[in-house]
Amino acid sequence: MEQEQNFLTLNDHLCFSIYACSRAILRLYRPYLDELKLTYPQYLVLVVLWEYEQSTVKQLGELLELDSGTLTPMLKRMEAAGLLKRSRDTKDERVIIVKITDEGKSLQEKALCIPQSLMDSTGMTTEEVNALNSAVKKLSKLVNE
Amino acid sequence: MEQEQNFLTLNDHLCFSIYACSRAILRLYRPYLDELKLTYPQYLVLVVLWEYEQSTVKQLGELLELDSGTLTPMLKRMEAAGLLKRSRDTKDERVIIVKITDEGKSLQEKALCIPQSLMDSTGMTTEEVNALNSAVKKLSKLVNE
DNA sequence: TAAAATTAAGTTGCGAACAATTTTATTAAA
DNA sequence: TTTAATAAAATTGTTCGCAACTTAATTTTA
Repeated sequence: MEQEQNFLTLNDHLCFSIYACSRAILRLYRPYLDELKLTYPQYLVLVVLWEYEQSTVKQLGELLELDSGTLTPMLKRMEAAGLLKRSRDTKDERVIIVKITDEGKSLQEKALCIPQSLMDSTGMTTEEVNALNSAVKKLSKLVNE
Repeated sequence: MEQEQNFLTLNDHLCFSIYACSRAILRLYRPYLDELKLTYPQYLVLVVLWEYEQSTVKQLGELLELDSGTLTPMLKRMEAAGLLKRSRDTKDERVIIVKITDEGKSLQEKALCIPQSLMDSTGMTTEEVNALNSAVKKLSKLVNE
């Protein structure tokens, strides 16, 4: 008896939908990010720092699911741009404390248009966005074991 | 009267959920992709070529939403790995025809485990996967105008 | 048909993303 | 307390992803 292969086409691939959607949102955000001279992952670092004021490389890595190989050079660029300050924790010299500057804080209001552009572009209600957000988070959680 | 700011935290950001989920799926796929000596976007190129046998750089770009700046070097690496052949279209010398090799075809069955790993890891039914796939595609479509 | 516009790939340059490794600091164990 | 193990960042190297630009071929239009 023949084995049914069930090869998936590109459009059957949930992974591709998510990967393409992520990049589509970045394209939508780009003009707003350009205006603020930010990249998308830099914007995410600021979202964390607007909430917590300061953090460590390790904590940023846990929140954003990025490692020091990605964060270290990015944080150096953001420091050079005046958005944050990096300093050693005197209690534990292995740790780098990342603290937002006034200049970094000043971008928070200007950045409101970024997530708003996604709402505007999709016309989704807050409830619809939250429902999809929950579904995607649930998937992530399962994938992360 | 005060203006309510409603700054979003990281977890409220649908864009972040999708971006993080996309990378979580890549982490899940990595061991299977490593086994086949493929990167994720290379796998996607093969998914297209398994379906269509051959394509052009332009068509691959439309299907995968990638530009020639990404595709040209990637396709050259895949050609060097023996997975596909690149040749000029004699009818229009601007066009590059990308055709899968027998070696590239031989990976199709071995790659079945890749999308399967996502099903296994999430325990989602085909119906649940399809529903989420549709929701994400709908979002992408809206974002792409 | 000659010039202008358009199109398809390719090139260059930069910033992620991440694996693998190294460096330095702290903690645990012998 | 010296050594071993662990931990946090940093470094190195490869591959995307994409903006901006270039090259070469084709099509349009003047």
